[in-house]
Amino acid sequence: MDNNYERVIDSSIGYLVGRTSRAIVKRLTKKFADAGFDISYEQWSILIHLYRKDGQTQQELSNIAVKDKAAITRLLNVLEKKNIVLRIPDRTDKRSNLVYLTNKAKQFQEELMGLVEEMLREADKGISFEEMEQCRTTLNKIFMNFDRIDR
Amino acid sequence: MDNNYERVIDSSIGYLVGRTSRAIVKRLTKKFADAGFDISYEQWSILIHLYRKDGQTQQELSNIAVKDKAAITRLLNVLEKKNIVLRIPDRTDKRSNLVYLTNKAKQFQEELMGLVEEMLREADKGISFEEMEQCRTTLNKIFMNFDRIDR
DNA sequence: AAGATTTAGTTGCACAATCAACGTTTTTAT
DNA sequence: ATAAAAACGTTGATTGTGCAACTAAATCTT
Repeated sequence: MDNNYERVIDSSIGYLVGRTSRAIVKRLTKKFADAGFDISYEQWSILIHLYRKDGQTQQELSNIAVKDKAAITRLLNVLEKKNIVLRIPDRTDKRSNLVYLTNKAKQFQEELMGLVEEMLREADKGISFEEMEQCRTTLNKIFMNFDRIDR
Repeated sequence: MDNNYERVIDSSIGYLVGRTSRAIVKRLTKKFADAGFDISYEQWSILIHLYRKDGQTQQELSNIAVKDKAAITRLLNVLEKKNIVLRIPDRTDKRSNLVYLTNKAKQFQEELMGLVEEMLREADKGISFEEMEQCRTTLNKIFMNFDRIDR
C-alpha cells in the first residue's frame, strides 16, 4: 500500500517533471532579470522559435510551443507592447498574422541565447551527455504517449 | 549555429520537461473530470501528500509539493470550500494550521489513486521500468542542481 | 456557385504560480 | 527579560494556462 504512494508521489513522473519544470522556469527568469532583461521564460519560449524561423503564424507558434493558441495571443500581446515582435497580417490568407522579430529583439538574441546556455550548463552538472540524451528520449516517448491519446 | 538552436529548443530539457508536464496535467485533469471529480491536478498534488500523511502544516505541504506557500493557501481555500480538507489551528504553535482530510476526501481516495495509476500506465507505454527509473534519476539530479543554486 | 465545414485569431472565464509586503507568533541573542 | 530575527500564513499584484464561444476568412461539398 505504501508502495502505491511511492509510485504515485515522489517517484511519479508527473511530480518530477512538474517540479523540474518550475525550477527551470524560475532559474531562467532570474537569469534574465539579473541581466536586466524584462523577459519571462514563457515569452522566451516564443522568442526562441522566432529566432530560428522569423515570420511564423500564431497557429504555427501554438503547435511548436505546445501551448493553447489563446496563450499565444496573450504572450504576443505582451511581446508586442514591449516592442519585441510585431504582427503583420498575411496578405495571402487574411485569417492569419505573421509574427516577426523587431530589430530590438534581434539585437539581444545572442545575449539571451548565452544566458539560456548558461542555465542549461547548470542543469547538466554531474550528468553525462549520454545520460541527458537518454532522459530526453524518454521524455519524448512519454509526451508522445499522451499526444497519441489526445487525437 | 543551427546546432545552437537544436540545443536550446527541441532537445532542450526545459522544453521537453515543460511540455511533458503540461501533457500530464491535461491528461489527469481530463481523467478526473470524466470520472465526475471536480478536482484539478494541482488540488490533487496537495491531496496526495495528505493521503500519505494527514494533518500536516501548510509549510510542510509547501516544501513537499515544491510550491510557494501562497499557492498552498489558495489551493487549500478551494479544497476547503469543496469540503475536501479542513484547517485546524495548531494548539502548540499558534502560527500554524494543521490540514486534515475530510471523510468525503477519504471516501474517494481509492478511486482517485486508481485514475492516477491509469494515467501513469499510459505514460509508461513502450518504456521499460529501467528506462523510466533512469529518467527519474536524471530528473532528480537536474532538480537538485537548481535546488543547490537557490540556497 | 451556394451552403456547410474548417481554420486563425481574440475574448471572457476560471484557475494557478510567484513575488513582495504584512500581521501574528515563536525563537534566538544579548 | 527584552529586543531582534525568523517562521507561518494571508493578501494583493502580475503573469501565464486552458477551455469554450465567437468573428471572419478560407476551403470543401455537391
